[in-house]
Amino acid sequence: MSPSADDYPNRFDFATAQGRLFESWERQGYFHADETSDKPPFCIVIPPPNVTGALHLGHALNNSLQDIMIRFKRMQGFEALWMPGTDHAGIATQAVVEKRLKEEEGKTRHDLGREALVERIWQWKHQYEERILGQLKRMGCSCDWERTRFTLDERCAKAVRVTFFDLFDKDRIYRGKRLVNWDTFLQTAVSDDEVFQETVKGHFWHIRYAVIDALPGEPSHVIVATTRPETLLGDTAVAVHPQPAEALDKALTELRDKLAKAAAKEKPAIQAELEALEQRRAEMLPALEQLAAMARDGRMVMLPLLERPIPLVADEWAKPELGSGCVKITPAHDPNDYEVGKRCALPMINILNPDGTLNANAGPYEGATIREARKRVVADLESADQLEKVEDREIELPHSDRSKTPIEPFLADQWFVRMDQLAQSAMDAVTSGEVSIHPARYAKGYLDWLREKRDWPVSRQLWWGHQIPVWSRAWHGEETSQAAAEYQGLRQQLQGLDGVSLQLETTDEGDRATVHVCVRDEDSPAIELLESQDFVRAEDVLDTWFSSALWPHSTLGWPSQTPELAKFYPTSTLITSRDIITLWVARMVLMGLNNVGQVPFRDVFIHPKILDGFGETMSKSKGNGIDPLDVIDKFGADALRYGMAFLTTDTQDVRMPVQFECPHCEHSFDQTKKNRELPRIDCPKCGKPFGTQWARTDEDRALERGLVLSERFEVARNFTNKLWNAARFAILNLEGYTPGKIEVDKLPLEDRWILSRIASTTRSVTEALERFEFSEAARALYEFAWDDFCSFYVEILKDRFAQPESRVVAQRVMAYVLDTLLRLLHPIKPFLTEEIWQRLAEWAPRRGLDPEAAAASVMIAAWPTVDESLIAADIEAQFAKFQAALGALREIRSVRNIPPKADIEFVARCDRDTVALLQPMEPYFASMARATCRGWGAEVEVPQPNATGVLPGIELYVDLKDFINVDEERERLGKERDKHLGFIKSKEAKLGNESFVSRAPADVVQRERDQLEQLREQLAAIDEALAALSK
RNA sequence: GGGCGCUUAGCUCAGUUGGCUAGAGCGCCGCCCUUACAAGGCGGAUGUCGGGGGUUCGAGUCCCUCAGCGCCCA
Repeated sequence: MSPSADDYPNRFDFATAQGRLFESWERQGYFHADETSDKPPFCIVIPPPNVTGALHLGHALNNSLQDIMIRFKRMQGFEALWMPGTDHAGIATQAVVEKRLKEEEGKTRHDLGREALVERIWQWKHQYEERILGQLKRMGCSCDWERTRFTLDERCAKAVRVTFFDLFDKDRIYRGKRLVNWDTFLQTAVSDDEVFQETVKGHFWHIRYAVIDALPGEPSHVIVATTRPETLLGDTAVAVHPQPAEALDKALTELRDKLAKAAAKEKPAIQAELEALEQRRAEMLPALEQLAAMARDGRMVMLPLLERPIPLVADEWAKPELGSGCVKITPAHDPNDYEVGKRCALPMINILNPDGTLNANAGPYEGATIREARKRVVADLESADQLEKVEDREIELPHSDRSKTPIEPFLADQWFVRMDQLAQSAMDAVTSGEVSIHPARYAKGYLDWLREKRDWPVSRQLWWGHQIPVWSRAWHGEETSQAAAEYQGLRQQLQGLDGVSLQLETTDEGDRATVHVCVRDEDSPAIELLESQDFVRAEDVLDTWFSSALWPHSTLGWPSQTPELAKFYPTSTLITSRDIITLWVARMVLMGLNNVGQVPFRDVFIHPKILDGFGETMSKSKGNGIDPLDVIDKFGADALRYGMAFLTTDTQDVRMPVQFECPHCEHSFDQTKKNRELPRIDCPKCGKPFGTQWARTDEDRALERGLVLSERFEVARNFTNKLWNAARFAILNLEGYTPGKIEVDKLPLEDRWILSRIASTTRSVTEALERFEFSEAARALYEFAWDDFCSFYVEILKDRFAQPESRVVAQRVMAYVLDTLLRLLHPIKPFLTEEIWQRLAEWAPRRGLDPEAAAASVMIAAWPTVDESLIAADIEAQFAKFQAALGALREIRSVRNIPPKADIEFVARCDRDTVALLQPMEPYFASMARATCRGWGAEVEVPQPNATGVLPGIELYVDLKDFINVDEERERLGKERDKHLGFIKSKEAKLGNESFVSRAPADVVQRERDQLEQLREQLAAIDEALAALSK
């Protein structure tokens, strides 16, 4: 039997191969890592994707790189574990489910209740988890699917509870007041990174506050300005600057400096600003000084509407260079005012209910929404004649990213993790080198962030997440003093119970005391005891990052001392994107150190971000996002992966212009900022309409969807196909293959060359992957496979296979090279390489320099090692001469318009060594350039007329008697002459420079001299050829 | 305001410790359906390496400065 082209289509059918091969890997158990293995461990934990939605191209990049690394290490002989899973993503997931509930059923979460809502979210989770894991599998990800985890599953929940308890017990968790970003729609605090700023049109209200018992010469009132007049209900002071003169002078000095440094076009504006400020100083300073004195004197002003006396305080937050110089202070509803409130020991009056309506502290405004309250406050101020004026103004207003509603700063009880020691441990891990971050520049941001050691607010007012395991009871007012006794009593009762820890929290004002009891185990008898004594469990859940921070050890079974944990912790490498270095990476390090006593991983690789053609981040909401499944459908998973590896350089983010593809005619055209927002698009080529992700109407939805793609994957798809066809050629020529030892010394030049090239490619690919240089690895493989293997070696083999005496050895070398190439490519292109591997095994099951049986799958084959003895610079230099000569002949053919099917004859003038080198290549000059050599050596007879190709050490004369055109040849040689003259001139200038010759290293100078001599010889040959033409 | 990147061919990007005439893919031009591959082959054109200054025998590469773009932090 012989290999048949019928079984071998000339395009790689990735669509059918992918599913089949993935299933076979799964069936063989190749994905599973054995914790009892003797092999050294290599472990990656997946950055768990949010179950909020499907994976996008950023995930495709992230996971391609992880799979490349894990397959590489698996082949290198490590027990390789890639731990998969997903993240419950607390607020994000709850928000999408709540939004849908509202849209589809018009209900809020309170209509459903906690249990029912959580049940709904679980359903959502199941649906998206399946989708996400399916996407990963279609990409070819070789995760250990049996171990798939979820941050909210039982094992992770246990880890979370044990961790929380441990930190609570060590007094590293406490409850305290904090001004949070309150989302009044979702009724939860959101973190700073879930807030975006948006400029909206608003007003600036100037309000008069009467001075109480103003002395003669003192103002009767002060004026404060605000964009949020309703907050005055929570005002507890008015602030003025303690030293207005100094502050103004400082501002003036800064402006003068700025003016001196400013560019000419900016000067007038600064000058005007400066003059205004100088005038202000002259006119207002005495009044400001007086106010500062009044504040020092403890004077009071009257809060309008509520008629509450509040103090005038001196604080630097009041800016004498702005407005009236006075500012109202609402500590419970403004971050800056909160700081002032702490500095000046002011009461903090919360006027808001969690739902955004005003509470009892707002007096007559209780129950009103913020909007209504603002209207009424303004109207009441107006009728009381306490409104000085109103200005229009643009305001930077924080909005919740989740609900898109304005954020209200809100003073609330929150649980915090004390960061001082934990942060320090995470800093030490990186500065000591125990954890290395690549590229190294990202370590700076990590360290800067940790250095601030800001306590971590971990509670979220949500229902979806790990509920905080703390039961509390508070004593208020006169009962407050009982709390200490109750605390002691409870401590007695709980004594002897394991996993119970108590804290007593008292307020500064002494008007409230709370006993908190943290219970570690879900089934602890303490819970019943506590609840019988009116202790109530905290409703809040933990920040999602709290559970993700445990991911590297919780997934391995911690707190149980499992064999997995022993084998694979610390894990090896974490691959993630830069936006979560602080939120996630830093927290994993400190939690790993706290819980296990060891860092969670040794290396962190930060990969680039993918932007669209306009430099904007891709997102579904902009319409410029690419679905990895579209790419897989169109180009194949291998192309997706190769494309991702190819663009992963460590210097910068990557732009990827986005195209639409018409589903009717496959015409593709650029996505623009305009057309990416359309629900339907008419194809500019065939004119037929197609739908987009925005299709909403029934009519639009009925249209076929257009794919959203990037042509940047075409390179990768073409490369895949090129390899497929090279392998196709190789395998179709394996008839009669017999395994046998390859004696390298006896091989012809081309075999020695390809062996040298594959050996050095093995070295570069291995080194590149070890250093996370994915692009470099992809590039080295591309260049070897396409430029060396396909363009030269395969072409040469065509002749070798045709000759019975050279066929056997050629087959063996080819089988070896293809085998090695498949292994090197496998991590990046798993499907293609496996498909070819299986086919190669049918005809060449034993192969290699010293043949042995090939592995059953390339996935478990050994990673090639570098055979240094095969790397031969002299062989490569010799082969390069052949390539140059071949190139010169091809160029002459092309430039002189010699018909492609016409044979040509030439002579080569060169020394004896070069003859020995090139003469054996005669068949390849014939097969690759249709050129026959009629003479070799120093004494050849040059045909006339001819076309001359001049190379270092070789002159080629192509017989042109059948293709005569003297003028064309003269013109061509004239250009060559000019080029050589240019080079010679620059070399002469360089070597004529005395300081170059004396100061540059000797080998550099010698190289220049050699090249100059070479160029002069070539010029002489060109001149000779020109002279012959003139005869 | 502080920090980190980036600016190289029409487009997207490489370019090690400074050292041959600055590269690749796509696109473009010419020829070719040559039995692995037209998703291909052969050949070709294309650059003030963002501007300016400096260090050096020598700068895309190192330093300073200006301009523009992006991200992060406040």
